[in-house]
Amino acid sequence: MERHHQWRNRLQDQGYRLTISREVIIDTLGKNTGHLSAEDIYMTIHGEHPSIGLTTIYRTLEILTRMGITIKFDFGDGRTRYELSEEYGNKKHHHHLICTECAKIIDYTDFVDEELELLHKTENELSLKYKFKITKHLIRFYGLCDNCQK
Amino acid sequence: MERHHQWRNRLQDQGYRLTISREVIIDTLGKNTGHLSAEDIYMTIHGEHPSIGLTTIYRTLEILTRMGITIKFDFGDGRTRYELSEEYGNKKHHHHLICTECAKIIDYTDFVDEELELLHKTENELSLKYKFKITKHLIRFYGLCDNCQK
DNA sequence: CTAACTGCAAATTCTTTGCATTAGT
DNA sequence: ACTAATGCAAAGAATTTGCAGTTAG
Repeated sequence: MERHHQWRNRLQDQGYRLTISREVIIDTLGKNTGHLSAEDIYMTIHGEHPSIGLTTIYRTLEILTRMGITIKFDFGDGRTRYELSEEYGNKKHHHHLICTECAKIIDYTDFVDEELELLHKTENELSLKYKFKITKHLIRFYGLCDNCQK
Repeated sequence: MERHHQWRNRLQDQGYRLTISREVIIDTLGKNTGHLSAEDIYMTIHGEHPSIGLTTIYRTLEILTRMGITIKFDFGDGRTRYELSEEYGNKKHHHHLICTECAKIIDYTDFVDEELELLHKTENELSLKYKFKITKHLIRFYGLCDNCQK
């Protein structure tokens, strides 16, 4: 079954419709490096689809996030960024390396396995101790990228 | 040397003055559980010090953060939260467990040593590979707290 | 056809800034 | 005294909401 229908079904399951805007937005998230803000998406598609407004992008991202298709990130630069979740995107599990100077974000997959092993062990123990049902972890490094060190 | 003078000196070193507002704000951060937003602080002190405005709180927090006395956190609820840094606060190194339902935040110190060991190892290797000068790490779990699971 | 979706403008929310006044040192 | 700090009101920036017109199924 082709992509178009996959998305349509998935949305319809929740009572939503697959519109041009939504398809374009999902597409954009899939094609780009990720970590796009609502405005990034707007800029990216505005040439081809001038009729899609920022509001629609915000509303779509909210739905997609609610459905688990996208994940919200806040990297500390004042705008929310989105990427397709592991299940729907074309990237494997990764964590982030963020430059505090230029806001550049690097996805790294190195050591993720080791990190995950520890995270899961920790998750289990914390779940028990604090009666928390843990659903998500976050691991991230901040620093200065190659360029900004100069 | 008493606290008052410690803070005064520290601020004066940077050309700042120790004012009532600043003392009260630092105090509030020290006494409370941490993770206070600017408005939380405002609410907390407004009874005793009705003349201290929100603006001053924002401005003070900015200075304190620049001086490394406080640390900014974004837990995803749309407001920036602050806590005294390890050096100045009365808490040891901890990480956070955040309820996605009620926004409750638990500080945990369990396993932090093991986490740190892995983080440092990872930091070293990532620094090399990506030529990043890593200055800060973040590790955090999200989930549902005891109450919100019901 | 009918409910979901949309753009636009206006409203919200958090945070920052300009400016005249007040207060540390 | 001299300059930093402050409160207030206004400005900003990102996001959300109300509403009347549009479109998917």
